[in-house]
Amino acid sequence: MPIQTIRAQRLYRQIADQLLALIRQGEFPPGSLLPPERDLAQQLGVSRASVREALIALEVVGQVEVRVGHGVLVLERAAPVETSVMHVALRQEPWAIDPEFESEIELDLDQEIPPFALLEARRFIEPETAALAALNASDADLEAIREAYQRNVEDNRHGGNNMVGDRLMHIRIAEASGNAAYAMLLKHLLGHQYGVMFRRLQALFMSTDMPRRSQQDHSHILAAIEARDAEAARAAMAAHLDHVLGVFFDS
Amino acid sequence: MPIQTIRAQRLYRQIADQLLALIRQGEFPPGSLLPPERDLAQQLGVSRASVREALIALEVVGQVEVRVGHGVLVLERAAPVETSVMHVALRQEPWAIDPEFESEIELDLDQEIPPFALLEARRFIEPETAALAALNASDADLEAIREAYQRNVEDNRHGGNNMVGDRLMHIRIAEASGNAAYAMLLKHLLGHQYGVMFRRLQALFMSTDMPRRSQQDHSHILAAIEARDAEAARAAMAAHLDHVLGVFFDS
DNA sequence: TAATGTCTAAAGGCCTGACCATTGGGCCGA
DNA sequence: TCGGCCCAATGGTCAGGCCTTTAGACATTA
Repeated sequence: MPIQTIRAQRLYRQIADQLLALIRQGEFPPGSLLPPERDLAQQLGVSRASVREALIALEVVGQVEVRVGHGVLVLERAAPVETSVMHVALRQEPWAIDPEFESEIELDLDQEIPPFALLEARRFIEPETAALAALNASDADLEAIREAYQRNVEDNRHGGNNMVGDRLMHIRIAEASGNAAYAMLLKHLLGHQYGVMFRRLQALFMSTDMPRRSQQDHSHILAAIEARDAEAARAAMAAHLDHVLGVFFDS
Repeated sequence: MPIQTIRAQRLYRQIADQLLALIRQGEFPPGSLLPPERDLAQQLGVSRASVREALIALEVVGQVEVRVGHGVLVLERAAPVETSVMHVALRQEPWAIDPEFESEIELDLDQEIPPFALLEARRFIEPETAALAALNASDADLEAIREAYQRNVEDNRHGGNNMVGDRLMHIRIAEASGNAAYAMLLKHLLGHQYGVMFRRLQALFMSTDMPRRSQQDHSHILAAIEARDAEAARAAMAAHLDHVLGVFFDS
């Protein structure tokens, strides 16, 4: 077990945390006034200056409002503040917090990802999204999935090879999971799925009966989700992606 | 014209605003140190206490990082459109290859994803990436993960709250999984994790010992990966994210 | 020579005590 | 009743002091 580094917490942080805890556990409900700075200082056994620093921290995050000559008002919930200081906070660039950081992480998201890696990731994630969709899909979600499935059927009937219906269905299922993050991830995975390498592979399987097999799989998935059977949906999606993996990489 | 309410801006805000302006116009570029508190106080004609209050405000919003015995470090913030590679990448729509396709799918990648959804997705994916990393990490990968861990330790030592080391470690682990798709997904998840809502939650709920707990978790994960113990790595990562979820959403 | 230990200036962390400015309620007189 | 005044309470700011940590210069040692 590695030794733990000592972390000398700055006082204002500790005070702010403690006040926050007290507020959250109802000791100082929103709308009420905190004790006077002087009292807080004495009760906490710190100087008034430190208490003030803590209060300013709480004020910046919008947890508290300081009223001169009156007291410190506890606010309902952190509300966006319009001061110039806060503006910066709201406009911040998630990744560009530290200049060193940019150079340390390979940010090129457009690098080509090997088809197998993409499918493997989908094989891991999508059974989960399907199961979640079975549990959480709204009626509108179900309708959207059905519509995508119909599109997929149409595509096949016309011999279309653009995979629009296919991709749409997978994305709709992810959206129906109730977790927006999964939907985003799926979009990225599918978006990357059409790089050069993937298209080359695609040419190979087009001669097979893959599209029909796929459609069959899709119908099973759809049925499981409509039946609200999470485990069946998970299994059906897993089987589907196993089929795809099998066609592409044989083995 | 309505009457102008005259509000004597509190001093720390004026100071913070002025410092912010100076940083913006390149007087104190990111990566540099602000003048010593005592000098600032003298130059601005205010007391050191007020300067300290302003610096704490800037620190809370992540504009600077105070390093004891060293100085006040200016961090990179708010360069919304110009510089960040990541920024551009996030605004691209990977799957917009087919114009027909584009109109049919909700393309808004930049929609804010609820913090809980992001963490939940990470909770599902990252144990897997950790397990894969334990199996597949090259020596170079291991070294990269160790380096990120060290960075995390450093961050904590300085009391920094930018989470750079933390994020770096999670990404490095995903990269070490041997599957580029996972690495890409992690980058997107973490990239989204610092939207407005998340920052707010973080400010409100992150207790002082959270970074420390996190670091402990990280050390366990690192140890498991180094030991090539996939199951231990999976469990350690799961436990870590459970802790994070607990801190943010339990109470 | 290279690692290790020591010293020290500079920087931030925190405290004390004082005084100023604003607020809001109570008192008093017209 | 009502307007004005007073004043205690509370936040705002300042000045100065002492302590701890940091990081580099310097000295020591293997």
